[in-house]
This record gives sequence, structure tokens and C-alpha cells, in this order.
Amino acid sequence: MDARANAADRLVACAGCAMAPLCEAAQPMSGSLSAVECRRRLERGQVLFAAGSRQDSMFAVRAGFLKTLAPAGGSEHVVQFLMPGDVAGLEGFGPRMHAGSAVALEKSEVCEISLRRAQSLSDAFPHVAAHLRRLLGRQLASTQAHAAALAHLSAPQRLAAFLVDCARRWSERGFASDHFRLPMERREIADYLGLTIETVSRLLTEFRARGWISVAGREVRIHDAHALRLCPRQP
Amino acid sequence: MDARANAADRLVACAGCAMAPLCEAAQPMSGSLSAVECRRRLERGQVLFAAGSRQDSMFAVRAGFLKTLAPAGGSEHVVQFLMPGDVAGLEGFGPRMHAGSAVALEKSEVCEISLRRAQSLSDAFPHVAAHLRRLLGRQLASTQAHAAALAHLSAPQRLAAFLVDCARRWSERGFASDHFRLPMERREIADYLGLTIETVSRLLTEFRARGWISVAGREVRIHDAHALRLCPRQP
DNA sequence: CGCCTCATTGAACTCCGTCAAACCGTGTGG
DNA sequence: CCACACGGTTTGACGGAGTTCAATGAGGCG
Repeated sequence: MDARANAADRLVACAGCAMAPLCEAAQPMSGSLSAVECRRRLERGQVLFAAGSRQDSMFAVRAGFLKTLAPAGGSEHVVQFLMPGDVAGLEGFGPRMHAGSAVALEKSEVCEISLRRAQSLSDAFPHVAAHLRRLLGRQLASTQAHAAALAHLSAPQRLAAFLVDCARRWSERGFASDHFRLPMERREIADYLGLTIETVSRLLTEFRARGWISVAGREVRIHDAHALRLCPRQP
Repeated sequence: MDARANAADRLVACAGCAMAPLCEAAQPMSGSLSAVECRRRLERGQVLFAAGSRQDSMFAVRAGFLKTLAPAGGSEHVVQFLMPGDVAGLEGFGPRMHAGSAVALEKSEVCEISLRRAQSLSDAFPHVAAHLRRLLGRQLASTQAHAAALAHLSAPQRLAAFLVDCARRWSERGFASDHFRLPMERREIADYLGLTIETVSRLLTEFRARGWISVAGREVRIHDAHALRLCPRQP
């Protein structure tokens, strides 16, 4: 069951992977099959890279889920959740050091590409360089949108937007658009949204009572995405 | 007076400009003096680029101050303030369209570099491509840090951190490290920090009452940066 | 089964937003 | 020059959204 799920994830991983152009560019260049130098398997809770550590690689999620954390006044804060096909470690392009860290939410597998490799591929293939810039630009735009949401949206609006966003990203990978699993704890959702676990829990039951969603543990089904999107300041 | 201030800004602009490597790379390549194709003067309130418009340039602030805005549920939200030497428009590398907009806070001047130009310079000079990646990576890291601050810090902590950050960036450009001008309105500070004007105003007087800062209109002097950094949840 | 972590629910509190009024600096026109 | 208007800022009083504290319920695993 778990193995089958991982296999299914892998199927979409390479086709829709954000790193695919790098791998394709690398194929005719060297004997290796792709730009990926090694794959790493991660157990739940295992750290892929830690804040402050030297950055010499970027990563593509091949299977499973991860979270990335940014330092915030001594503590750390969840800044994004990574699905298969997503990329981690781009923010380390700046100071050559990881500003934040990445941790597996469940048994996962990532493809590692060394920065040297990425750099030489970029230098050899302009379209790879452009692709990396696009990736960075997209991630920057989405992080800005997240900051805007934290600053301006009420708690119900934030949670509703989060659920809709999860469904969208999940369906973009070829899965059901109205049914998905939240692989992270409530605590991590709350952290990501700048709320507390209690508020998240209360709002989920609120949404369920209104018939907008079904929640069973970490399984979520969306019944009325429209209502979630229009979620007013106080539901 | 205004002219003198602008002149002073320009002096640091090129030496410390984030775009400098592009200009230096372009010099021996073509007859032009730099990578900059045109300079644009902006009046207070003038829009440099708008969300949804086609992106074909990036910009370096040469003089004055700007704000960048991200769309947030119909409205817009201030995601950063740009000082001379800062760069705007990188988030458009993704969708080839400006996700957000940029507006001048006061009479300003920016250097415009077309994306085509940036691209060809990147392809010709690997170190320019690496520099662009660094810029994007840095901006990504700082936007993540801002999101973390919005999610986790109390109102006083956010404002204190903002003041300290302004002082740091201002001093990095060679100016006084304890004395600067806030060129934006209270409304824009509040927007950036996810607060209201009233809260910002109240906290500024609070900080002043504690002797941590002096405030006279938009002029700010920091007396106790240490206290600001340690600013507890309720001051 | 017993223990642990995670999740849910309830009640009291509080920070901060909302509403409202006063204040101030600047420009404008009589 | 003064009166006035106007946008931005400050200050006060109040209420509510969301946190905090606390207790209970529900799975997961040895």
C-alpha cells in the first residue's frame, strides 16, 4: 500500500518534475542518465539540510512530502510544503549557505543535484539557466503571495485558501482535485498559516459543519471550493 | 536640498548596486557604457510596473525609494521597500508577467535592463548568470524571513524588527546607522507589517516613551537597538 | 492494555482592529 | 497674512477574533 503509493508518486515525479529540464539537458552530455548524482531516502522527521549548513546541492522531491523552515527570531517557521516534483534549496543560491532547513514529513525520496553540476549545465545550456531563473522567480512570487496572505487574510480565509491551494497543487500532479491527504500535523499547518493548532482545529470543524469539506483525520474532501474561496472574514 | 540628497544617493548607487556586475560585464562587450538601456525618472506615486503587465525588464533603483506590491485577494499588499541599489522585478522571471507592481514613494530614478539584455549577458558571462541566481536566492530568503516574521512575531516585535532592519540596510549604503528617514506613509508601514496605522502609531509613541527611539514625523533615530531587538511580546 | 502523541472542544483572557475624534503640517485662495 | 481645507498622524474607548490555559477524546505502537 505504502509501496504502491510511492510508485504512483514516482510516475508523475519525472514527467512533471520542476527539475526535468536539467535532467534532459544532462542526458546527451554525459554517460549518466540525468543531472541527478544521487538519490536520498528520508524517513519521517529526517533533516534534508539544516539552516546554517553549507549549501552545495539543490533537491527535487521524487516521492513523499517535505516542509521547509525559515529561521524567525531564534525559532523556526514553516514557509512551504513540498510535493513530488517540487524543488528545495533554491534560497541558498544567495549566501552559499542554507538560510533555512528542510525536513521530511513522511518517508520520502529526493533527487540531489550538486550546485557545481547545476552551474555547469546552466553555463552550457542557456535554456537550463533560464529555467532555473524561472523556478526562482516563481518561488519568489509564491512566497510573496504567502506573505501577503499572512498579512491580510483572517484565520478562516487563510485556512480556506490553504485547502484550496493544496487541492490545486495535488490535482496539477494528476490526482483527484477534491480529495487529498494532509501529510503534516495540525501544528505544522498552524505554523505555516501563522495560527495556533486550536484555531486550525476549530475552523476545520466549522468548515465541516457548513458542509464545505469533510475531514477524517488527515484525509480531506472538498465539497464546495467556491464557498472556500469566497470565505468571508468571519464565517 | 532635494537635489543634493538625490546626488548623494546616486554616489552610492553604482558602487553598491546589486546590478553592478551586469553593467561591468556589458562595458567591454558593446559601445554602451553599461547594461542599462534607459533610465526612468519617477514622481511620487508613479507606477514603475503594474501587476499583470508584460514583463520585459528588470530595474535597479538609482535614487529615491519604491515599494513593491503583491496581489492579495483582490487587493494589494506591500511586500518590500526598495532603497538605492536594490533590484525590482525579479519575481517576473517566472510567468513572464509581473505578478506584482512597483510604485515610487518619492521622486526616484531607476535603471532599466531588458530581460533580453540580461539573458544575453547571462549566456555570455557565467558569472553574470551566477550573480542573477544569487540575487534571486537572496531575495527569496529575505521574503521567506518576512513571511516568518508576519506569522510569528507580535505587533511590537514586527515594528521593532522593521526599524532595526531599515537602519541596517541604510547603514550598509554608507549612511548613519542610527538615524534615517522613513520615506513611506504610516499606512504603508502598517500594510507591510500586517498591522493598522493606529497600531503602528501607538507603538512608535510607546517605543519613544521607553527611550528606545526618537520620532519626529518621518525622521527616526535609534537610541537602543539592543532593546528593539530583544523587544518582548508585549512591551 | 497502557502509554504517548496528536487532535478536539470549552472557557477566560488579551492583543489588536475598529470606530471616532482631535491634532498637525502643508498648500491654497481670499 | 490669515482662514480654511485636506491628507496624514496621533490618541482614546470599545469590542471581537484569536490566543492561552485546561481538560477530554482518539489513534498508534510497544
